[in-house]
Amino acid sequence: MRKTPRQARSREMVERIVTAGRAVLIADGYDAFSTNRVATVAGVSPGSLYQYFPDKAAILDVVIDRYWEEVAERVAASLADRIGEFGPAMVRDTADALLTALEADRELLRVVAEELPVQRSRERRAALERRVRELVATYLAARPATSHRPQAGVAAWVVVLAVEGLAMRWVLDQPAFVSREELLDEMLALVGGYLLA
Amino acid sequence: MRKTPRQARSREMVERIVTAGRAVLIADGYDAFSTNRVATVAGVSPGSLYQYFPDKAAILDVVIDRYWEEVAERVAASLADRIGEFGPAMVRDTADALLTALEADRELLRVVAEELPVQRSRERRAALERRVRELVATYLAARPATSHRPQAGVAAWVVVLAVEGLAMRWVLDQPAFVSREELLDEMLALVGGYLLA
DNA sequence: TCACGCCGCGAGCGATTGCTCGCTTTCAAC
DNA sequence: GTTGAAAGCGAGCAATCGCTCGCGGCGTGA
Repeated sequence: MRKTPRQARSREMVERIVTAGRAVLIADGYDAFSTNRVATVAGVSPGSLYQYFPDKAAILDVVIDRYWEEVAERVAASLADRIGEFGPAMVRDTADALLTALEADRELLRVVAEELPVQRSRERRAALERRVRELVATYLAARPATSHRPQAGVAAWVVVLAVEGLAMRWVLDQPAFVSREELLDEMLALVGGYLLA
Repeated sequence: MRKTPRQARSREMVERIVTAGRAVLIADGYDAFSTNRVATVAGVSPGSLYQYFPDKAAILDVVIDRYWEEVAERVAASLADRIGEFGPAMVRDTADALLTALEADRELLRVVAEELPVQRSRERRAALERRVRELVATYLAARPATSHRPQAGVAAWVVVLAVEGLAMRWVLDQPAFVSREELLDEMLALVGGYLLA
């Protein structure tokens, strides 16, 4: 950030710019994400925009950061709530939380996952994965009975990646032959079968 | 294609352009993928380039199509060879073939998977997935003993997605805590445990 | 109320990019 | 050898985009 907004109106302006950035991404895709367009949609002049954002990427960063932060928050909260629980119910609930979080902003997920030059988005998403992976790894290490896999870290990597991949693709592609409940059943079978194999 | 090259030299030129496009993508990333740059690297004038390619995207399409076609060819071939076989060995061999195919051009995979506005790439990758998924589905349907999952189509979707996701991420991220052999073991446990859960 | 600093404006600069067009060179059929 | 088509060239057009800068309006403390 080039300058911190001090008065109320400038704080609102920064907010409007971020919202407009998100709107442009959803409505017209990344190609249309030009600084002038974002400024127009925000009802703001390009000059004003550049008083608070050093460059175009900075706007994008805020939009992306907010998105993944929201998803991470929901999943981590659900996982943390159930860290004392045991077995299949916990897996199902967490997967459900992830699905819900991804479904909440499907249009933005589409742009973020399929259209963006994802350097920045990757970092954020990797952070989310690491966060969840560590929770899963400590959980597995603490309860050997839940897993026959020798290395908790590796098992956590596999589980998180598989579940995340399935969730994202299901939300984005909406395959007609798998309902939401079926998907959760399949995830449960996948994770359970793997850990106890 | 705007015009079909008739003489040998023009066919060579088209070839040089595609090769240059791939080289630019790998060396400098998608941002540097400008028509003038590709033409320069190919040792060709922009005008010549536009005699055979209608626009910039067309060059990119050929590069991407060739890449996924190569991967699909290898995996499908390996799978088709082992369609008569049975059980774990087949899974392992196919996953191995996928890994090898992805490793063969890791730099291009990185650009294609992480940096490209992937509309076109997605279609191609989806085609590869569909191809493999159908092979897996018919295999599962024909041999009920290998799977306790009630719906072969759903099971194929889950298996292909999970294995592909793990393979891509492993090749791209090269996580230090999972060796290639370990990865194949984990994939086997994942698929085997799921199908027989 | 005055004055200073925060705020906001928007025309437009400088650079880049995708692509064209008029021209020359090379090839192949007769 | 002649000729017409195919191939190739490259300066540069038109448009876009990220970003700046000089100027005026507004809020706030004294």
